[in-house]
Amino acid sequence: MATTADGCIQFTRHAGDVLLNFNRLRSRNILTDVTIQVDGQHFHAHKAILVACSGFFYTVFMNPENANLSAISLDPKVDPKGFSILLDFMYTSCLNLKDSLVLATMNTAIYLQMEHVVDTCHRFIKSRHQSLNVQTEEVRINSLHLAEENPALRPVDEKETDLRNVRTSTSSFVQECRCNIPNVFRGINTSGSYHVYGDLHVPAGKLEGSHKISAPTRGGALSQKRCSQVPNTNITHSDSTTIIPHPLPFHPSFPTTIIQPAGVHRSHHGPAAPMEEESIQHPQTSCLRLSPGFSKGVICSPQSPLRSDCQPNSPTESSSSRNATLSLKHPSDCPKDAKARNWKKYKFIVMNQTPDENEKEAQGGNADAADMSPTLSPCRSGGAGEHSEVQSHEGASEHREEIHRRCSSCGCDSPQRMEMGHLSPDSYSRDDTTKLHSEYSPSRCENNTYFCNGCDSKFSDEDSLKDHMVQVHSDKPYKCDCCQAAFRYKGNLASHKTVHTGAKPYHCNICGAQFNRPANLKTHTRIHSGEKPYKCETCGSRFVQVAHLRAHVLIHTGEKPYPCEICGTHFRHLQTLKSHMRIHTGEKPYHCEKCDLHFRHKSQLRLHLRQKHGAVTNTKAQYRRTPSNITAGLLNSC
DNA sequence: ACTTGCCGCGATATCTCA
DNA sequence: TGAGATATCGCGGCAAGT
Repeated sequence: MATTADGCIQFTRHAGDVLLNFNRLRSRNILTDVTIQVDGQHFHAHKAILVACSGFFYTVFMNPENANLSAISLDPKVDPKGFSILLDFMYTSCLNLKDSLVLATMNTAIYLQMEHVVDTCHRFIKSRHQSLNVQTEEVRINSLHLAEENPALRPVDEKETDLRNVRTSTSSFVQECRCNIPNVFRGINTSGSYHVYGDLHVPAGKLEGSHKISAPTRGGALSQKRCSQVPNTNITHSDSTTIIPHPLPFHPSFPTTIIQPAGVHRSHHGPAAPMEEESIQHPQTSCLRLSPGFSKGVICSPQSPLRSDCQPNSPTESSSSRNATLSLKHPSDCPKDAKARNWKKYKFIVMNQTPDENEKEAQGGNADAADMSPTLSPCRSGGAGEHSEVQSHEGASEHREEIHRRCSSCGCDSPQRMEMGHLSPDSYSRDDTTKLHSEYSPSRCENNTYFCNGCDSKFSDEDSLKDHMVQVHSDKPYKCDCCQAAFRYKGNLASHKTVHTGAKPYHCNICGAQFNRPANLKTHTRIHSGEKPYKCETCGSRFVQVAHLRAHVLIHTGEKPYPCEICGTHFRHLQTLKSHMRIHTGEKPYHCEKCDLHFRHKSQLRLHLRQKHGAVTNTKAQYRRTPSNITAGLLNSC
């Protein structure tokens, strides 16, 4: 924390933690409100983040007519890997540049109007000692390609025709783009240029479908449209001018620079973006507020070292993009390593869920839950979210089909019975056909003949049918041979048998520990193998059991779900609450027999015994469950 | 197979008092 | 102010439910 000159207390980590939380929300697909489709891959994201980081998305989503937009399909030539990297960057401030993907990343950054990233990519290339000329040429070609297929919203044909009229010629547009490419590289270093912020609203009527936007495959339209929509500007559409249009739609953070033949740089401005209305101004920019005649535009001083800060929200540019560190690590490493180093000291609030959990929720025992609640289905693609909500619904659809198929196989194809007798598709347990029939549509009677819906067996009377149902289609099909106790699950029966017998047939080969279930033995063996499959993505801690991870995550979330109803104190662990309650009840269940002292907490007794009686701590395996056992055990060791 | 609940343990933070 | 007492935390482990 730091205190500013005006006395405000500034939480220096707040911004980063907020972003971190957004990333957690994204990874868990919580409150994401748009799906971006890139070459068949789906990415969930928050519009607010996209708008804050990308001129392209700003243009799209700031249009009020696109307020309900829920899906966007980008140009298929946009590299999904590059987009994934940029999306990660938006949420992490870390740009995971790789040699093999730097061009794709840069081109996508150009497409998305993330100029600071373009600049960083450029510096990355230079830092990698590659031939700048070769790279530039290659990028120029690629950029031209993308520029030609401008990431604008696809205009309807007639509009496109109009736009063609605005545009002078294809060749001039190419020329403009060529002029623009090096300017992109110059980025914030464009000497003598003025950076003007404008806004462009793309009519919703140009969208394909009611909730989907496809970027055009043919280029220039948006750039042209931008020009056509900014009539009160200094742009002149002629081949002779050296207009350097951004090949992409307007964004308040991306300048349009007009380099006049004489080398005098003039500013060009469009309508002001809503976020730059009168009362809003970046506190750190050396910007000039234009007179009304400049349409509320804001011009930054070309010499301002904080020029990049004029961009509304550029994560890496919090301290200017020029100073942004090129991170070659995985994005997940970047902020977390630093956090992990001192996470015990600084308990920031972070929502958490590990990929392991995600996978397990998607595949394992939580599969039902995942199926039942598609909206809770996490993003499972390494943070990028390949699986869309649509896919989740498709899964539900598959379930429905499965149910109908099963019903057809057993003869219960009546719509009425489907309504009356079956689980809803979302609550259907896929692996329990018996339950499907026995619990929800057990039988029917037709013409004094009783049918079992489970197997279509016929019975002459109802009692026979009932007996059949109990014997064959009971919802607790697993019965104990000894006591006839019935269980729904096989595991329950196994547990039941070991509790009547006390048998623990599963032995640990290393320590000899015994278990009544193989699953428990399996978990136990992780102790020896060191396997800790559950990782906290916030601090990197790993755990043997997911329950431990869940409990651990509470540290980061700050959650304390166990309140004391007497004093209102909240606790993170139930056990702590129980221990705390003894304060109110006066209970001191832990007794030192040697000195007749009572203690409220076991740790107190242990400490007492160690200090006063020289006790050696016993293993909990020896003294489990009852405080008296603990006391006796400790005393015995004295 | 996965999840939940519970408990044990050591460490540490906080309080109390001489 | 420091030592002891007390309260809380965080992790590990197992049994049993689903």
